[in-house]
Amino acid sequence: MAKLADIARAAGVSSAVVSRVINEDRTLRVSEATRARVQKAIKDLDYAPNIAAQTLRSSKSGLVAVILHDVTNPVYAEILRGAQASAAQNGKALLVFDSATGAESANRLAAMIGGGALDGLVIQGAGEVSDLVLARAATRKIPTILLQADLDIDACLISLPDEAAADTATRHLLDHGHRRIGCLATVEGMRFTESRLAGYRRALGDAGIDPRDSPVVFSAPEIEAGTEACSRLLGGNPDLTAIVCFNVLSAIGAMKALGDAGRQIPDDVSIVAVHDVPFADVLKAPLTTVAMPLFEMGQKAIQLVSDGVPDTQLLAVDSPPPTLIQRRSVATPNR
Amino acid sequence: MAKLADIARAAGVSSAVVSRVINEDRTLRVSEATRARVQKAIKDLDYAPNIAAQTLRSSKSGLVAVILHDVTNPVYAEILRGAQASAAQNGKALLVFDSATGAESANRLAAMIGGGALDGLVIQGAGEVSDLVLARAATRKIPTILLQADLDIDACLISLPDEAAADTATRHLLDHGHRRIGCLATVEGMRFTESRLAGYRRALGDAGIDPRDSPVVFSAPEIEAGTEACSRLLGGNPDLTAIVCFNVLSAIGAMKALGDAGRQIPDDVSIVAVHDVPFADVLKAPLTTVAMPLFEMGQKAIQLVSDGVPDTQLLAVDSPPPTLIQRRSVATPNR
DNA sequence: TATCGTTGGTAAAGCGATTTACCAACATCG
DNA sequence: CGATGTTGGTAAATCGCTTTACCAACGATA
Repeated sequence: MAKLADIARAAGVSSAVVSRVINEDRTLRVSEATRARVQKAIKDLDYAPNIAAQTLRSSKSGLVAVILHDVTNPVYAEILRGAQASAAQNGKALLVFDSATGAESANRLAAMIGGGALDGLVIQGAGEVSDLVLARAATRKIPTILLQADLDIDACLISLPDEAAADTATRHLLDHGHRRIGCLATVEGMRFTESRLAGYRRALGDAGIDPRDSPVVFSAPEIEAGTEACSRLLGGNPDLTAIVCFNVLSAIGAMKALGDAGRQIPDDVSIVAVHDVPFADVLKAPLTTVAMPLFEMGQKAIQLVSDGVPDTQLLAVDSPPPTLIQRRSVATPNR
Repeated sequence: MAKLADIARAAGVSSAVVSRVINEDRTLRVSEATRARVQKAIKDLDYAPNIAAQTLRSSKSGLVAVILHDVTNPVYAEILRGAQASAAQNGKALLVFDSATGAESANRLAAMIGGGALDGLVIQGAGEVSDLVLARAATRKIPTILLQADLDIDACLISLPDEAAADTATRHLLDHGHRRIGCLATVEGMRFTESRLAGYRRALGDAGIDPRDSPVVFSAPEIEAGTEACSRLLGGNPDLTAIVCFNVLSAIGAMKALGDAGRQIPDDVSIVAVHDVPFADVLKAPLTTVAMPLFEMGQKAIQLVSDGVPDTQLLAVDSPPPTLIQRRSVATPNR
């Protein structure tokens, strides 16, 4: 394949000039005439700079790794979409890793980080990220962004309007007259879980309900886990008339559990879930959700690694704000 | 960061020896004593080879780009999961591009291909891939695998057991006594659409039904497109008692259309869809599907670019075979 | 006229790993 | 004893691009 030196020869200039033309270094001088000659040579020979050489020289690879808990999960996929969009604009490409894939994958990633192949690292997921990866990222000072995953490392954390979302969801149920509202939360101890819990409790408190009387169970953001957790919730509290789910997937799992228990949605139990999905209105009970700025979170993450991670350790993506999307999983309680 | 020369110095050997130790070149001679010294130095300095330098030298980057039509689509995401698994085992990392993301993204990809940064290219999607990308991949002789996307280029194409899947789906409806079975197909003219159509028609023919009497409409594999196409299908053929959908997402769209038209599933109209999704049984009507080896297709694709693309132009992933998953979207026709 | 700034360009030193060619030292063998 | 391998190791040339340092030519300025 044609290399820079070939272009230089074809255009009758030195390679330095070609480099300047390519990188559009406007501060450095190259006459219009030669610039045109060089550009013609580039076109003629279908030249493209060797990425490895550029990376070696500049220590900028244009690569950002994104670690997702599970690509198949539509909620996370939406984050990825946002990241894609932003990456395209910033001239970056995205390396995608599934944190569930296992050790080989983690080793490969660690090798890339150690080998200076990454301009940044975006981590989403609840914490099953290889220590080697984290350690390497820290020592090599790779700009790292955490998406909700509050790992205990020194990196910038982007959060969603978690409290507001849970508040909105809970308040919606309250407005329909519900008083016995259970909570199907996300993983216990995580920062965003705590925030949502705070929103849930605030809404309850404002309605004059003692949050301590309202049951909470925790669940991984997956369908099966949601089913299991919801059974637990129902088992201990058969008189609930409504459930706030902190994740759509666990809400979907909850729908199964409710079905198995012979409870109708929304007639027997109402449900509101955080995060929207495209197929929400074709579910067994068209699901009322609170949409979150996931796309924007993905965008922001790439933006940050591109522009340089700020000193601020905690950042929030709160636009657009969490918005309630009413479908038909909420009704007035009949008990 | 530590580089190879640093290790060499620390271990008191030349850099060539270090390189041999790292690459475990068993044919070349290095005494156990020095090998140990070198390995200790590597550990002590937390050394990792610079990827860019390796790539520059060897012209092997360990990177494979995967172009998906839309990451958010759970069907494609499943392919990605398979690719991930295989990539991890073959020491490769995956660059993921959304073909819907636009021109900047395509240009970036083209630059990477031209710049020798890719060991392979896997393309899924119906054809909206930049010509520049395709042209570059061809001239640079990048191993390219097509996943159903039958672009008109010289590359290896992997297909699914399309005919069998459509046959299975159709036969299931036939077995329940349906005779007026419409088809909500995928994009017209694509090879895999034709194969599925062949399966659909074969099953019909075997049951003594003239396929020409059975209506077919085409649709992109997306929810909205499915809704629109299904309305068309219904509009022209109000007496249909069942529909075979060539894609779950269009099937979900169809469920909306059916709902809007006041038809109950499965009481008024039965549905079977190709491809399974995790939330199929919590849909308005628990959806009977034919699961396809999508994960395996993703795996195979990476396997092929790793091991070298075979001369064979057409490959099929047919294990596990398409399997019918019965839920409750199919009933005996009542008319 | 001597000096200075500007314009347009060149040569060459890296970036870090791999690999080829080469070389001591030492054992083996006829 | 001289030829012939084998073992364990070194030096240096790449891979292709960027960037620093340097230079010639030319007009402007004092």
